[in-house]
Amino acid sequence: MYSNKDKAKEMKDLGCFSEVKQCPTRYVLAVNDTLNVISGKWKLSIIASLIHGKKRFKELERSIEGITPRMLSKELKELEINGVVKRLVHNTRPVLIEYELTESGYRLTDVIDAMIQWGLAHRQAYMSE
Amino acid sequence: MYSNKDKAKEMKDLGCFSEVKQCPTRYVLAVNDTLNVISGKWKLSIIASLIHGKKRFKELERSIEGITPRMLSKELKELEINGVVKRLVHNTRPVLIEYELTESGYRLTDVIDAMIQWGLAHRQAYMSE
DNA sequence: AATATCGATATACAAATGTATAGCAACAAA
DNA sequence: TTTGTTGCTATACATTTGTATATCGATATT
Repeated sequence: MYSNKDKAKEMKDLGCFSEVKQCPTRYVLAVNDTLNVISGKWKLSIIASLIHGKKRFKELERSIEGITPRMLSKELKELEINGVVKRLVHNTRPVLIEYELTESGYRLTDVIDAMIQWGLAHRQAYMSE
Repeated sequence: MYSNKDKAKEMKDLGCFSEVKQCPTRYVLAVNDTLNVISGKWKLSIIASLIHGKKRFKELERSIEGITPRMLSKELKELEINGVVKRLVHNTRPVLIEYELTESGYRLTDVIDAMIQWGLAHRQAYMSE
């Protein structure tokens, strides 16, 4: 399937991950940051739900099937702390609260797209074994 | 920082994630596959350690600081089941066992590179708030 | 014959993560 | 005035994930 020579050849063309030995800590920290941000049962669902625009708490709760308010609250808080989601408190009566992706949050689509691509290719490879 | 118009404009240029409403299940499954494969405290360390070639159990154990044989065994098993790692049993006396990334496993570098890029950019954005 | 290495597994426990269910203060609508 | 919505929080529990430590059979080394 794959010779060791092919692998060695390919390594040269890979991105920065292959250089992990040259510049470890910065990259390892970066990967872990990303993994921490998207790990959690509901994180990606929340991000996906906010991709198309601001949403209120109850809107999110309704749009994400099966989530409990406790988990929604908890995950939103983590996403906010991690700088992926912004919590907007409107100065109205009663107060209206909206959640929105930050610029960084939007950029996560790059990671998610890579994950989709890998996932699709892997399913094919995996199934046709 | 970001207007809604800018966002709308950008959405058109995004990858498939932005089309999640058009083709949900396939993509959602693909993302979850990927997340499941890389989630776990030691998975990425193991993959990183195997990127430069085959390794034996004890070699991995030594190269990954802090891992216990139990976790190494468990995570390797999961990676194997998920088609990311191959377990090679050599027909020698005594048996020599090596672990190696599959083709899919190697391709994970695309995802990991995206994670590194996002992580680095996010650190910058996050710090300079 | 005693000791070490390989490739793990067994048992017990601790911590993190997620679920289920109920409730609550502030307002608004009927 | 009762009923409903919003945006949560509290409590209790179950499940998953990870740690610590010891051990084991097969083989090699001294």
